Amino acid sequence: MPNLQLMAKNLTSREDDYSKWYNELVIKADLAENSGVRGCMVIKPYGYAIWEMMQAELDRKFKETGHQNAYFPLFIPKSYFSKEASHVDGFAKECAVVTHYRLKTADDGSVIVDEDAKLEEELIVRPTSETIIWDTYRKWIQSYRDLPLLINQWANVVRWEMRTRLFLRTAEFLWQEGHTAHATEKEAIAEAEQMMNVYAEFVETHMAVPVVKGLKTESERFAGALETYCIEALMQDGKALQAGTSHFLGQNFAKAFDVKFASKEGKQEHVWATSWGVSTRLMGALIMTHSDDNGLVLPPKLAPHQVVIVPIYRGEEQLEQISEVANGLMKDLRAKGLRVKYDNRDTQKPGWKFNQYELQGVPVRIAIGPRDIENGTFEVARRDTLSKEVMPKEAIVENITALMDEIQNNLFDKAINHRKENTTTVETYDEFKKVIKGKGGFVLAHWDGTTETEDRIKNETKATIRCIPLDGDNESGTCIFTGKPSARKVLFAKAY
RNA sequence: CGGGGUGUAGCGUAGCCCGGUUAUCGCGCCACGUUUGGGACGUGGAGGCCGCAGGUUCGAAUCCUGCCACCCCGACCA
Repeated sequence: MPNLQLMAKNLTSREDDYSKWYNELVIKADLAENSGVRGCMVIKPYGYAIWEMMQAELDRKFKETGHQNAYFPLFIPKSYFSKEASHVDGFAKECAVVTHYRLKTADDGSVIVDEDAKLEEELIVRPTSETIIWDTYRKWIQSYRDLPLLINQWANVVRWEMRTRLFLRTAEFLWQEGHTAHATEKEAIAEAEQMMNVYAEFVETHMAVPVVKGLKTESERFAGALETYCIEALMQDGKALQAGTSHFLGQNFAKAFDVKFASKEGKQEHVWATSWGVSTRLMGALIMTHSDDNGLVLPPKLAPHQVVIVPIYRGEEQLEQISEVANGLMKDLRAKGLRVKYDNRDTQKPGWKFNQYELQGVPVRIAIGPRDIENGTFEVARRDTLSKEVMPKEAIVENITALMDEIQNNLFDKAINHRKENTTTVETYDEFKKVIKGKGGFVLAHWDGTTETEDRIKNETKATIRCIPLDGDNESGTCIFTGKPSARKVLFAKAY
């Protein structure tokens, strides 16, 4: 018998073409699609539901750590934007700019921009909101009593990317950006570190994606930051993906926007700043970490439906009988806080539904047929292992509840193992090139700390320094490229 | 933004070189019936500005020009 699952789903395998597999999966699992607007995607209800699950948990964590949500404008006057020099340098090449505020109908009936309606000052569509926020904070902060100021916003931003991919890099994307102001340098650094830890905790426990926490090198640092903390994940194809960043901005923005406060001693001082963000790119990380050739695999903590119940029946009478059992089970499972869907549609056959929910990554599927009614059982299928088991009804709620944790843990363990197997420590540049070119993955190697060496390695191998890991060994050695002294090994990889 | 490729029904495609009846096939969709433990089957039916705009021609899906979108490979970035 041919492999019905693969044939029917018609999904390119990861081995054949990882990139094509990803693109097809996003479309076929009904997560998102390309729109008529260059580089911009439509996030479809199922994809958005996953993003909402992420948002809900992150938002809860932000509030737990004392942050409040607010909303700042989409448009940023050009003059604000140009106040922080390195910030402009970093974003200038990818900004959308609003120059006019009116359209008119041309003689031939087409709609054109009204050249008379030119803005006196052009508006930048925010690629990030530091400038508009710091211009606002100036008015909010006068005294040390106003500090710390801990604000987050959920928003869309626009970066005019040349080459886009659904979720991984789009011209417009959704994210959250935290912007905080502190009285001391120490406190701001602590905040940036705290938020990196919040991200890492979320990504590991909810997304089941292991991450390396670290510091960015100078060349990879956020435009305008003194230090960028990051979390880096390793995808199945051996490429790294930056999952979140948290920046210590020093007093750069405070100085550029003249944000000062009176200290306890009555002195005027510039405040210390941080900013931190994660985006819909996390969707890409989620997909590329767990999914397989049968489709999406979702960790229970982020699955819009954790359990789907599919009835198998002949005739109206049987459906009623099964529905009674199914509805009872759904109620019991929901009472345990599980997100359960009973798919009693008569328009699709069971086999079709099985495939669909597999493609969409629903962690657990329960099938109920006449045999189960007779025997007092349920057929339980796991998405992560693709295994099936018949369970007695007495133990079903307990078993399913336990399965959620088991699946969540299994996904994380698998990802950890994959990362372990694909993290290589090298001592020489030859070895480095060989690993980067062949096996891929994370490569730990000594580096002399200079941008020149980093650039040369990047040009020769396409690998970049993902981060200087914060955990792990701090053994000194010599740079694989120059032989100069190195304080510790850093993490290299080809990256998304 | 450079190089290459693709655009024909909701999706996947044939036809394009070499212009000429009513644009091919599969999936999906609609109706009816039989079905339902891994993408059911039969019969009937609907659905096309052949990516968009110009041009050449008696005649364009087919030839020419421009534009748009998408995919792959580079440079840039989260």
